[in-house]
Amino acid sequence: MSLKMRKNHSPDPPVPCALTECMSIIAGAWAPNVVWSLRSGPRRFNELREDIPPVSAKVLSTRLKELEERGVLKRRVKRTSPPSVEYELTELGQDLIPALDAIVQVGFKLKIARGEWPADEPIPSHARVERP
Amino acid sequence: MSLKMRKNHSPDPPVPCALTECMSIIAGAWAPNVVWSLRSGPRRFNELREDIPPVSAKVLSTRLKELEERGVLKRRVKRTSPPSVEYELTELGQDLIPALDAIVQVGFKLKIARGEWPADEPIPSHARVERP
DNA sequence: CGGCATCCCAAGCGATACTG
DNA sequence: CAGTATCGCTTGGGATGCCG
Repeated sequence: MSLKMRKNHSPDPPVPCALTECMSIIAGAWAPNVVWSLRSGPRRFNELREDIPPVSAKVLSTRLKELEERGVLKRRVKRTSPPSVEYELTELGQDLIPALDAIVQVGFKLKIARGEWPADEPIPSHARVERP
Repeated sequence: MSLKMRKNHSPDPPVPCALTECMSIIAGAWAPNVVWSLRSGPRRFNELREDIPPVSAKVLSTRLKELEERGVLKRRVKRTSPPSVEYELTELGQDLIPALDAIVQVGFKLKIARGEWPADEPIPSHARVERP
C-alpha cells in the first residue's frame, strides 16, 4: 500500500500496526484497570466501581460498552430482584492479561527504583490491583 | 495552584497502582511507537518521524522530552555539521520492550481474528513496526 | 442496582509557520 | 537537521442529577 504523506490528518488508517491496534484497546485511564479487575472472574458494575475508586459511573459505563463492542468482555444480565449485571472477560480479554501483567511488572520496577516498594520484598507475580 | 477549584476533577492521588503507573508512561498515541522504534538501537529525530509517519514534529518533540524526563530514553547530541541528535533507550526503556512485545502479540491475534493477517502465516515474534 | 443525560474542563494532538 | 510557536479542534474524563 502506498503510504504517502497526506496533507491533513489521516481520514485513513493511522499506522495500522499491531502495536497501535492493541494499544487502542487498553488506552485511556481506566480500560486497563477494568480488564485487570476482571481477570479473576466476573464482576458487577458497582463492584468494578469499588475496585477502581476514582472512576465515575459515566466513564465506567462508557468503557464497558466500548470494551464489549471490541469483544474484550461480555455483559450478562441476571434477572434477579433487584436485577444484577455481570461483566466477564471473553477469550480476547483473557489474551490481554499477559500483556497487562508485563506492564504491571514494569510498574513495580518503577516503584522499586523510587524506593516506594521495599527492594527486599519479592515482586508479586500476577500482582493484584488494590482490591482490599 | 494549591487552591484549585475543587468542584471538579480529583486533586488526590488517582489509583497509585503499578498498572496505572506504567500505563501512564506508554499512554498516548505515539509514546509506545517511539519506544518500539528505538528498541533496536538509537534513532534520530527525523528517522523517528519516518518510522511513525503521521506523527507531527510538535507531538514527537513533546513525547521525546517527556519520555526523557521519565527516564525512558536518553537524548544525545552529536556535534557534527549539521548537528544530529540521537535518542536511545535507557535500561528502563529496555524494560518496557517485553511489555510492548506482549501487546504486539495481542495485536496480531486481533488481525488474525479479522482475517487481516493470513492465519497460516506465523506470528512474527518481536515483530517489527512497519519500518520498510 | 445499573445505568444515562447534561455540562464543563483540560489534555492531547494536528497543521502551519518559523528558527538556530 | 531538529526543533519551537501558535492556533484550534477533538476527546476523555469528572460532577451532578435523574430514571427504570
